[in-house]
Amino acid sequence: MKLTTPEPIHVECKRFSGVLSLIGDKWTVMIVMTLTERPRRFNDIKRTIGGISQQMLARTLRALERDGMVTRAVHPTVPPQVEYTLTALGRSLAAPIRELGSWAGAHIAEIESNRSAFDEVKDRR
Amino acid sequence: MKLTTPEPIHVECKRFSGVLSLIGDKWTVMIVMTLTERPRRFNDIKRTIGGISQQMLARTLRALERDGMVTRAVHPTVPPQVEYTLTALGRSLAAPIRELGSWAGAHIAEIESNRSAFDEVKDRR
DNA sequence: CGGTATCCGACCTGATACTG
DNA sequence: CAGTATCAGGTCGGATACCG
Repeated sequence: MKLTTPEPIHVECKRFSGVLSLIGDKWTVMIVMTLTERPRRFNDIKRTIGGISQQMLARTLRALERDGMVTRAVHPTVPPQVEYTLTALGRSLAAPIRELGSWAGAHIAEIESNRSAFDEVKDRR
Repeated sequence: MKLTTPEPIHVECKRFSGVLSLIGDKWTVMIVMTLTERPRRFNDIKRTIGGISQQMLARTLRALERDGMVTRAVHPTVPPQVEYTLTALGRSLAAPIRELGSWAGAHIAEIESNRSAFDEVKDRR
């Protein structure tokens, strides 16, 4: 069994596609990072993030639950309380996401500058 | 100046959104990773990746060029050759992406197992 | 409070055809 | 070879209304 993968770069990339579609949507990452602090209830998440519709929050949370990234605990009180907690798997995702986040922080200004420059040249034609 | 960011977690997360939509689409990451090996020409990229339409490749490359992630060099030969090269910015993105990729490799099996289990329970109802 | 159901518009993506 | 233009389908995401 080979330890160094001579695997072509594009084959390795295919593996990313699934994960990227996993976290590539608009809300997943924000929800995961929000739950990194502590478990939260539905509307708590909603308020914390802000701008997310009830439906998209419910949908995204269900997807995360399906993937085993969060657990859903229903407390049969009145009114009902549902608490979402990050699993070990979910917490482990936070690290690479933060890497990406720090990359973003370091380069977002440069990217936006590039965009402006590019668009300006385009407009001039 | 504070070194430890007391920044609320959700504020920090907003910054990610832009970057994630940057790399969150279906092809960007695969193109970047393909160009990590070496500069390539249009159809070279197309063949290497496989399954991408001509339009999506052109579109995604244009977006990457706009962001300053790749440079586009036209050699005025017949037939024309256009070579795409990763910039320093583009290369710097490869690192966090690989982090995400290794996370994917380490956990994809678990995730798929979780999904199967979740779906099976759902079907039984 | 914590959802689900329904509808709708916007965008993403691909197929195809055409151009320099 | 390296695109652009056009069209069509599917998915994403939001608004609204309703339910337990």
